Amino acid sequence: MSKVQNIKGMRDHLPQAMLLRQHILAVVTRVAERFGFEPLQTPVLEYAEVLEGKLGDEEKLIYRFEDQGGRRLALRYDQTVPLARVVAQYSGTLTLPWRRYAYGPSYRGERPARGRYREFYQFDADIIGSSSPLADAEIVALLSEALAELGFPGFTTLLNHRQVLGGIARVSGLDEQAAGGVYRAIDKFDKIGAAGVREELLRLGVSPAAADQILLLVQIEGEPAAVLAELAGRLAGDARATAALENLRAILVGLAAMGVPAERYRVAPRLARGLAYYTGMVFESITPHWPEGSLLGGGRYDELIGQFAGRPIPTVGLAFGIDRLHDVMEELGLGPRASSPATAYVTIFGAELAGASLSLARELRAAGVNTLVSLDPGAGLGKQLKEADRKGVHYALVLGPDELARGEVVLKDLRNGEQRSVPREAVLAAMGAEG
RNA sequence: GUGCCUGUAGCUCAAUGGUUAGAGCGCCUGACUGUGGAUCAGGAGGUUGUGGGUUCGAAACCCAUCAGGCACCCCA
Repeated sequence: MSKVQNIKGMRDHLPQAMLLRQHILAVVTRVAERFGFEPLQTPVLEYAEVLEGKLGDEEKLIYRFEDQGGRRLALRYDQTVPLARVVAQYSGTLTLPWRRYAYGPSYRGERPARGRYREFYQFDADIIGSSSPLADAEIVALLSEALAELGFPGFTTLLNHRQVLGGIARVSGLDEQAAGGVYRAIDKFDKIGAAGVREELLRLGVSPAAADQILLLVQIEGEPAAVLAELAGRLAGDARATAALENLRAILVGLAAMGVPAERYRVAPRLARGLAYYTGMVFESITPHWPEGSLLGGGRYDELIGQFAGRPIPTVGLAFGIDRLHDVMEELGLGPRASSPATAYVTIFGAELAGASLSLARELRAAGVNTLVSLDPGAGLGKQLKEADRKGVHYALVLGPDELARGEVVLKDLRNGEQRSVPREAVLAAMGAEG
C-alpha cells in the first residue's frame, strides 16, 4: 500500500460531519433517557462463537480473525447479539424488564454504497424481558419523538407483525419452509411493484393463484383499524395470525394513549424485514425524501436474547442508523451545519492587548460560551474576522485601545454584520439577548 | 461475493490518440478602513487514483489493482 487512505467502506468523520453526528446522538440519547432507558456499552470485539449461529446466512458478512494468542475473534455485526450475551452473563444483577440503550460502531463486510458502510454507527434501544404490547408501543413512541425532534419532515413508521405475514403465507397454501423467500419478495414491494413481486413469487415456485392471493392481502391499505379489520376477516381461519392482529390492535391502543400522532404510523402488511430473528411486531420508518431505504427499523424478537440464558426472554427494540440519518439530514439541510462548536471569537488587537482579550475569552468560557480566540495578535483584524467567519461563529468581539479605555467591547454579529460597542460587563447579556 | 458505470487542482467539471492538461468556485497575497462576506489585481496548487501494457506519441485504448456509485444480496 503506497497511497495513504482509509479502509474501503470505512469513513473519517471531519468536524462538520461530527458536529451533525453528535447532534443526532444527543437528541436520540435525550429522548431515550426521557423514557428511562439506561446506557450500556460493550466491546466491539467478541469471541467469534458468540456471534456465530445467530444470523443465518448473513454470517459471511462477519469480520473474523485470530489474535496473537490464536483466539478466534469477530467484530460485532450489530449490538443485539452482544446484548443477549450481557443479559445472560449478568442475569443475577439485572432486573427485568430492562430498558437499555447503546451507541457505537458495528461492522459488516458488505459492498459499500450510499447510506451503507462497512463500519457504521447504531443507536439501539431495547426493552428486555417484557412481552407487553405497551413495550412495543413505547419503542415506536420513542422513535417518533426522536425523529420529530431531529426535524424529519413527513416521516412514517410502517408496522406489521411476523405472524400476519405467516398467516398470509399459510392462507395462500404455503408451508413454513417457503416463507423466508416469500417474505423477502414481499419486502421488495415498494421497490419493484406488484408485478415484480408476482414474478418473484412465481420464480420461487408459488402457484399463480397463491401469488395473487398474497398480493391482494399485502396491498391492503388505509386507516390502521380498517386494515386490521380487513386482515382479520381474510385471515380468520389462521389462529396465529388472528392473535397477531389482536396484538397489533393492542399496540395501536398503546400508541394512541402515549400521544403518538396518528399520521406518524400505519399498518403495512407488506413490510417484512429480512432479519430472521424477528418473531412479533416489525417496523420501519421511512421518509419520502429518502426513497433508497429506511431510516431505522426494528421489531420484537422473543427468542434471540434468551439463547445464551437458556430461557426465553421476550424483547422488543430498534436501531437508529446514525450514518443513514446523517446522510439524509445532510441532504435535506437539517441540523447544524457549522464547522466549529464555538459561538464566539475574540480577536486580539495587538500583542500588548493580548492579555485583555484572553481574560475576556476566559470570562466568556466561564459563563459557558464556547469561545475561540485568535492565536496571531499580529494578523490584523481583517484576517482574524475572516477566520471567525469561516468557522461559522455567531459573534466576533473586538477589544482595541479605544474600547479598553472606555471599558467596552465591540460585539459584532457575523450573521447580519451589525456591530455595537457595549459595556464589558454587559457583553454576555447582549449576546444572550440576540440569541 | 457477482455484474455494470465512474476516478483529471481542495470541490464541481472540461480537454478527436498529437505543443507546456484548462475553467468556475474555493484557497493564499495585496488594494479599502481598527472589520469577515462584495469588487478589483496578482499568486499558489496536478506523477490525470495506482502499477503494467499497446503506440512515434496515452488523461483518453487494453490488463490488473485500489477507491466511489448503481443493480443483485442484504440491511442501519
